[in-house]
Amino acid sequence: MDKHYDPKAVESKWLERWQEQHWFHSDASRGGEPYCVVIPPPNVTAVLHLGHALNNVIQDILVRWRRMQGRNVVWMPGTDHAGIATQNVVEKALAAEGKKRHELGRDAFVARVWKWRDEYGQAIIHQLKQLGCSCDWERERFTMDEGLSAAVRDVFVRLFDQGLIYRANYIINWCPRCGTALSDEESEHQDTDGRLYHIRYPLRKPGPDGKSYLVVATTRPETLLGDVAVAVNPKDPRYESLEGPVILPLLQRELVVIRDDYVDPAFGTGVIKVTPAHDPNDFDMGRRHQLEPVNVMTDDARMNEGAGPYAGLDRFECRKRIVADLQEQGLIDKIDPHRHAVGHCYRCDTVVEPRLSPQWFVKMKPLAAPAIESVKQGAVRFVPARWNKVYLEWMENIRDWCISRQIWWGHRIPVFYCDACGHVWADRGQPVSCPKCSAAGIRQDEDVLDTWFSSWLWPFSTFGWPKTSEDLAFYYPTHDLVTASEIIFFWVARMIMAGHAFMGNIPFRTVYIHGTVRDGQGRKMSKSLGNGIDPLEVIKQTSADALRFSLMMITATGQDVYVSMDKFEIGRNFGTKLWNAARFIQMHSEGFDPTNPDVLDPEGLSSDDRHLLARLRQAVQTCTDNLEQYRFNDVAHALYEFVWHQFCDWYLEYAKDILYGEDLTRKRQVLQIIHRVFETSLRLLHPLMPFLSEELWHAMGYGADSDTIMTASWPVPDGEVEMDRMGITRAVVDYVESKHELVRAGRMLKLDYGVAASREVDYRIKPNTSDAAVRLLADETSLKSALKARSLVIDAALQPDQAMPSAVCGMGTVFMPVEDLIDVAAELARLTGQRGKVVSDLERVAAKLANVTFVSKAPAEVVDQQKRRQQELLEQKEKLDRLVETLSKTHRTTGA
RNA sequence: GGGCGCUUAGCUCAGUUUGGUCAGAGCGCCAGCUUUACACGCUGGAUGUCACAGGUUCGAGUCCUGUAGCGCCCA
Repeated sequence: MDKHYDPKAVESKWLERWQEQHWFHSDASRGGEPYCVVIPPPNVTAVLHLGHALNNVIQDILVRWRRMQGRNVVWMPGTDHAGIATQNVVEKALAAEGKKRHELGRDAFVARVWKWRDEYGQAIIHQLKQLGCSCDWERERFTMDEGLSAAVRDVFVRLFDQGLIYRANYIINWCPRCGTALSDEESEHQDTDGRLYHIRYPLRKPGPDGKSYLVVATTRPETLLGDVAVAVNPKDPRYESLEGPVILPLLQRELVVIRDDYVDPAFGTGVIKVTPAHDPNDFDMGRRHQLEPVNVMTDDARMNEGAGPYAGLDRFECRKRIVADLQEQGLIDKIDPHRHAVGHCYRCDTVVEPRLSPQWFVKMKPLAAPAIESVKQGAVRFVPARWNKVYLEWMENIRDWCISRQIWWGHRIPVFYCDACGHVWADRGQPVSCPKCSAAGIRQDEDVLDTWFSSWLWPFSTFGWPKTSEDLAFYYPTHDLVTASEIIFFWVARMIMAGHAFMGNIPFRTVYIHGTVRDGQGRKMSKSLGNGIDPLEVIKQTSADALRFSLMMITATGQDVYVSMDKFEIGRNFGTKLWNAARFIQMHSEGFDPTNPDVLDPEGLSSDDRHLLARLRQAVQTCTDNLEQYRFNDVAHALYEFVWHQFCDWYLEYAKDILYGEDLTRKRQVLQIIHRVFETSLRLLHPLMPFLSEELWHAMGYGADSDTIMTASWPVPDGEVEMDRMGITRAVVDYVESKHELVRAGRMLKLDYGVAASREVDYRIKPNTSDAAVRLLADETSLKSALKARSLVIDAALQPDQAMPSAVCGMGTVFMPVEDLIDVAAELARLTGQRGKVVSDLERVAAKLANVTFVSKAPAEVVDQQKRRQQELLEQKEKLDRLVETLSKTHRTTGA
């Protein structure tokens, strides 16, 4: 093995080999227990960022883990056409060439978008592969490929024929820049500093307060041109006797007065203008009162002919003019600053304009009912569980889904109109004549469908639905869906509905919601801020394994994660550590066959051997438990702690003497343990660090060339019988932990007394119990090494006659006689400090035990525990007292 | 306006489900090490009225109520 790890070479090697061997591929014919994940298809708008990396690494961890458990695994990959977003980026690219899409025409433009999608689709797939994602690449899908398009048409026709899709002239969110309708979810509310204009609307007859006008408060004065009424709350006593008509300023139109519960008497003056064509609430009110809407805007948010003298003005320009004109006429009462939520296009951030227009909708209530039930009953569950509530809240207040978009990139709505007889129908194919009157003059709807209308079918359309297949039957419902919270309404909820509606079953069992990746200052990564980190750049600078492991180390379940470039050093360093450990092991393994299945002979196992094996067992258990609970950072931490600290820091250091020594039997035994532990560790690490684990697994000779760690079995903790056989007990583990404490204390003595760590000194240990004495004596040699001791005396009857540096530990006291160096005053201060801690602990325990209610009410177990603790502390205190006493005598003698 | 999350060591965060050796990790910092796998390393170390105020309890980062600040979602 090279002295330095070269991840680039290693990662590209395995990438190639894994794919060559089709190890990511599976199908139903292989049988067994299925495990299926569908990828949240990335948009083909751009390359992937770190958020995608997090999302896909989590999926890959689950997928690799389940594959090692022997499940029949398919991870379905693919990309999403992202209608508005992709159309936008291509339009921008065209703009850079000075072209507009209408100049190109629909077909040429769509062809251009396909080119874009081919390029970015490939780049995305390349990125996923570089990350090590073990997707079943042979199944790659795209939301607009033939099969998925057929699924979309099929679903549309079904819902249309069931009457669940309808066309209506309705107020929707309109993006004037994109020139299309948006669903409610695509309009993002942002708090904006605006103004509340108080405008005087003249009255024919004097109002209840004797004034000749009403004051109407609005944030959007330009829409008054479309007013058809003013409204007050029917219970508002101030306006009980109010009678119309009211005169609309500027246009002098007569407006009726309506009374509606929607009006909040506390808002403004309690009178609001009603503009059904330009406000969703007003639209509802207008319908309740049979008012005819007046549309005063065009589709690019300019004023139309209905706006009279203002026609042709941009909406914001118009607002200024209207306010100026009103002011001139003395009709502005006041203008207050006002903070309110304003809808913005989620793709281009333009202020959304509520617009009355004919659109296609899906009736959601009937679809929602079974989807609500499945989450309530736990058939589908969110992790972390708090998202269940978010989902249910939205589902229970669900509104109809506006699915038509006035763009070109997407699935064209399969609705046809007959010019001859006026027949309107939905069709799976491309009809040439009207099925009703046979006329040839038919035309297809110009609009396309919301992108999510194809994404919501993803868990089954990707398996060829509406065609039936063995694979679909085998892998559906899928198992885990991994995504971010932003997309619960857009996608997750709709998939659950679609699953019920079209497959008669849930689409997946568990939805794992992870956090958002942010930069070091907690800002969302965005192109405009330029704070994004390209995963490929991270891979270039460290490695894919480092990227994966680091992300898992720093990402708590379901929490947002702050990432900066230096965070990836965690994984890089850990990878290097593993590499070097492997080199070290290999260096000592000459002539040793690591694949030799010799059962480990328990005869002669040391405490350290047993302790390590116990910790390994614990690591296996912890990793498995945490994977089951989607607690990936706990998995990463457990592995880091076990491999680095338990295995490398303690055990390999301990093993050095034996490996460099002459006792070949013992050496063989230690090597067996090392390889057993290292091999198991690599398997545990594989889901997180697929490349390095595979490389080392082969480099160490754990598998044949034709093998892969990918399908090596996931470790299972040793059973009780095996533990007994090897003499692994709680007592051994506790002993080694205490021994470590003792070693640390001994090393600290050197440091505290300025003795170079490399200098060999004499140590003496006085164990507390005879059991400890026996165990420590058995470990004398390794203790000497660990302490770098010239000599070591272990004696329970030890009675130091002279003062010397010492430390009191749980298992005993360690002394360091250093004749020439002792600074009695310093040692006294140190011991007094240590004693202080013990005394304060003791006081706390004593206070507890002195509390009658504690002793009577707390469980006996807890009380016993406190008593034992008190006993321990008392013993420590006595020892410290004696040491201080001895020292003080010396102090007096030497000091005099 | 409604809902949710967060507030623990200089920084980033675990720990709160099931109250009692839980006060932790990584990074950073300090001291000392070219110790024969690794300086992307080794050996040690320091640092916290667990946001604030009440309450429940023998006992509260941990449960309850309220307050403040930050963030997100929905109107």
